[in-house]
Amino acid sequence: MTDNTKALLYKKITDLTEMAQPSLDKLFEASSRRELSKGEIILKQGQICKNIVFVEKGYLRTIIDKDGIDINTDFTFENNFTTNLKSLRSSTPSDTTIQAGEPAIIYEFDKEKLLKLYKVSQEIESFGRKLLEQLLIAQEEHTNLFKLFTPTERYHFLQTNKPQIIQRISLSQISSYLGVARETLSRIRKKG
Amino acid sequence: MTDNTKALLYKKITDLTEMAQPSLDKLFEASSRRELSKGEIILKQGQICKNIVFVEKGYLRTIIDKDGIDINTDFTFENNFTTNLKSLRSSTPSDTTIQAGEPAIIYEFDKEKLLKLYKVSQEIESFGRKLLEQLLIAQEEHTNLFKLFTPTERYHFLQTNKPQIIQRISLSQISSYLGVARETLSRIRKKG
DNA sequence: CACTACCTGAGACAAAAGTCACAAAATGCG
DNA sequence: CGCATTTTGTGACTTTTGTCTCAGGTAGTG
Repeated sequence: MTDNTKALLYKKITDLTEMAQPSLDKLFEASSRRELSKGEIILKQGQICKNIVFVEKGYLRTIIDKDGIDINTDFTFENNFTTNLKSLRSSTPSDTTIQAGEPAIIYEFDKEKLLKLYKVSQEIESFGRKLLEQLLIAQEEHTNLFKLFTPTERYHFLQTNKPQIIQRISLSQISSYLGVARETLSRIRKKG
Repeated sequence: MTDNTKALLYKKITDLTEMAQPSLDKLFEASSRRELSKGEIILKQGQICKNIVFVEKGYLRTIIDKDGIDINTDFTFENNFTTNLKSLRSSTPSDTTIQAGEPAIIYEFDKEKLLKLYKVSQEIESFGRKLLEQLLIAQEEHTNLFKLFTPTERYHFLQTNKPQIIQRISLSQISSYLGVARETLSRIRKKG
């Protein structure tokens, strides 16, 4: 497990929690590398989610089909994890689809393998807990965007706090992520 | 630990994860019971959050001060946990205030004690992880409310999925929770 | 019961956002 | 490069929501 391509993943894990080499090795063994072409789907609405995904390169979009149109609920860039936790946890059909927004390289962590590792290794379960903490904090922040800010303020928030979204995602997709019509976001952008 | 008043808490924990009696005892020892009068504050914006709270009776409201007015970001009813995870985790000033919306009985779990228990007991760390999973799933659902639904639809969602909020929370407070003006929610309610 | 503080309902108007239609620009591909 | 496809910008109009204001209602308190 001295795979150079896992550099980001390695750093992510060790930044999150202290972990001795044997646990690290086990954790890496639960994952498998995968290359995605643009638009490729790794989880389809209705399917049961079976893994947690780390993005090494490119980005993933999480979308919900609402009356035939795609609503972007999340974007996962390099050096971040994503999944559909609800589906993963309870083995129920996913209400989201996850697909590559660009050609991407990801590592998929198999749920069953992870659950076994949680039982065997305290360090790995600790990693799981801390990862969830991080995801939950990000999610809370995102929810509050909608309660505290107007659409214009939300866009400006992205500009200063999530520049990657502005730079790499199309206006149409950002608009559904912000919960406004495409035209509205176009006008917001025009004003500055 | 055969304290009858902890009945809900006991059930909550054992529903979430299997836990042998010694771990349960340790976990209970990390908590302390507290009675709150209506309006009493347990975490103030700017303070550092030091515990996770379980609501045994009554409810808590989580609020953010935005330009001098209170925005309700969350309500925690009986049989649920809450905290400000961001502040708890990184010992930074909380951006939220948590106060009792009714006379309440809560159990506060001390952060430092919990962290120690996590290291000692795999069962307790597992409980922590599963609790976070549950909180994250709820949070995701809540965020999607704003991306997928109009204000009217959001209110109807609460009616069918979170009736407690409709029944126990005032219209003014629900309105900021849904990100709309008080008058708008009043009109929505009027239409049915 | 009377007083206060708070909450809700309602009207009038202003502001913002959504919708529809179409033009312009950018992108991808042979 | 030229063509087709997708994305973005813009205007006109409709609908929704916000803001301001005030009246009526409710709950709690002494």
